[in-house]
Amino acid sequence: MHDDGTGLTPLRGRARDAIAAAWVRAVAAGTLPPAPTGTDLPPVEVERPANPEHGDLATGLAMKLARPYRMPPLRIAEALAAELAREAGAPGSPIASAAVAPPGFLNLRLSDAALEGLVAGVLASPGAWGRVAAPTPRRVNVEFVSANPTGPLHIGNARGAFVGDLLCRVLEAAGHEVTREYYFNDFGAQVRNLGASVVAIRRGTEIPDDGYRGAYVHDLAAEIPGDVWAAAEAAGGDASGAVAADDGGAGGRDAAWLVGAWASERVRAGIEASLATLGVRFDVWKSEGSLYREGWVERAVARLRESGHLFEEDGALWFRSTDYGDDKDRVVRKSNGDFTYFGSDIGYVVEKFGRGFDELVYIWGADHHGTVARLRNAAAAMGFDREAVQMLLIAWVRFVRDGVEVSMSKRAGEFITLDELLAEIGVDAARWFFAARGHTSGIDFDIELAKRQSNENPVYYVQYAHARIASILRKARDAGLEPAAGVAPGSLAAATPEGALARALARLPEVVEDAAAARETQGVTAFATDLATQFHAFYRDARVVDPAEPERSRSRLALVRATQVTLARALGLLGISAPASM
RNA sequence: GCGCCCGUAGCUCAGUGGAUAGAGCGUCAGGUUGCGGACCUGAAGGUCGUGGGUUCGAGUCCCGCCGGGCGCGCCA
Repeated sequence: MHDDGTGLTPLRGRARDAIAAAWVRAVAAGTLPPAPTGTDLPPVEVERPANPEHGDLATGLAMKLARPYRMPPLRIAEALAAELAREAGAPGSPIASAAVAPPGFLNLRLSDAALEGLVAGVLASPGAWGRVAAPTPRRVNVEFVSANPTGPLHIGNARGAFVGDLLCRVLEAAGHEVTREYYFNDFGAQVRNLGASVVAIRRGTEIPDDGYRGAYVHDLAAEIPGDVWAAAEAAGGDASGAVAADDGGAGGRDAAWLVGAWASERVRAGIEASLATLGVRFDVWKSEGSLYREGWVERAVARLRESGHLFEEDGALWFRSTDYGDDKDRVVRKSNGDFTYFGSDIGYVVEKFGRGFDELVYIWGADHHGTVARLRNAAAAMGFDREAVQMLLIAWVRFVRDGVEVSMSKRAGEFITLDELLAEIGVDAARWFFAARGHTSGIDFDIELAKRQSNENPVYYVQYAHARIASILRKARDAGLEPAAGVAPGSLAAATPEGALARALARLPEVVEDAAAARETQGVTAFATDLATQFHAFYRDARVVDPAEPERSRSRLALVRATQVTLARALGLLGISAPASM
């Protein structure tokens, strides 16, 4: 990674390159020995020291080289520092100085020119700031939510929706091509079950024991279009009795089936609308039925058979998942001829890779962890790269209202819908809440507490900084002052308010890289909070709009404007609005 | 029983093997005649569940134990 001339190249990457080059030169100069053969050498890693006195960037490379080189780490660090010092200050070098510190750290200072160039780059191309070029761009399919359309989304679905969308935004910013995908069951027993419930209500008969009961089911019953109902009545069928548990959707097209098909599509459209209010939109809505109609399941079965990992037993068709370390084999097609969910899933894998994706990401609830191994194993058995099939298991949110757990059951009709949650706490606060937490930790979400504390959500702190900057820029314009194209040379010294703010905002691309690599977004919220804090501190210490000092004002306005752009980009990564006033 | 995840400040949670473990909220004490007080400064508050191990270095990696969640169907 060398500077591309826009000024937007991540400084951390440039520093990494400079250290790697210094290493090569030190070997050439003889101050470091050639790499020992047969030893794995550590990669060059650069971090931001927690203590600013240690510099802007640091590497522990010398300590990691001590063993293979059989040299004291301080001596290695000194050899690297000497090479870095040789080119420090040269045009184009991001490094101003390098210092060693026990037990072997190599601490770096960024050059003024690199920081100044970066601020100018942000102002010149704000739309490109925060987008990084992936070393190997990938086409990624991210499948998430995928709740069956048998009822409205409830707040238990919220976390997956937000985590999935956040991941997509981060992957896109990191240079990957992302498709957002929603997979839904459109013909199985549950859809039929929904239909039976709606039919029962319409007829005034009793709802089946395992039917659906929420208010929305009654709404559906009242809204059945005339032609659908006429067809259902003509088809007949006993919809009041229990649906055969293992019917698997293979039953006839009776009233329950016909009404269920209509109702589930109606519910699906409602889900799509709810997700849109969250700022979550999907590129592809994929129905399970289409995987069969288009032959993908049969193709998957054929691939497994060719690879020799399929067998028949007790009249069923099995995938020998134990060949890949699973603890048991898995049924693909039941003895009654119906495929299992697993059968649909492997067909879907073939279909997705057929569309040219490099990676398939699944965002599942934690209760699905038992199905991870079998699907990855099947992908491997079908000749795909097991590593290209990845599952993110989202830990449960335990919803609580004033200390009492709120149960979520679609069939019992007991749940808080997503729409209700958002009406209570707002999309921006909800997005921040989930973005700031790792997806593997369980969360207690007290709705009353969230309502009470929504004004104290850090999201408003960040938005406030953005709005405050907008106000400053308005005030400056009224005073006849516009931001300069960049900051004044020499104005970003480390110990100054300007220097601290510039160093904070410069991290954005690194934050994007790290978030995409880790598939986590907490780094983005932490970054946004830190940048807002740095801005408020700067605002306290440095007067921005001062008609008596127009040049200094224009320089500071440039830095403030770059900060605003960075805050807006970070909020955009989170799908959160960046208001000009609030 | 086996498998996966979790255990960090009073609460909710961060913490790519690095230097003195952080943030928000809560508690306590302060600050603005200069551009938005939804702001700022400071204080108190921690055996990182526990015991070993690896490492120059462990909240982070490995093993055991304790506690909690989830899963272990020809269900969906």
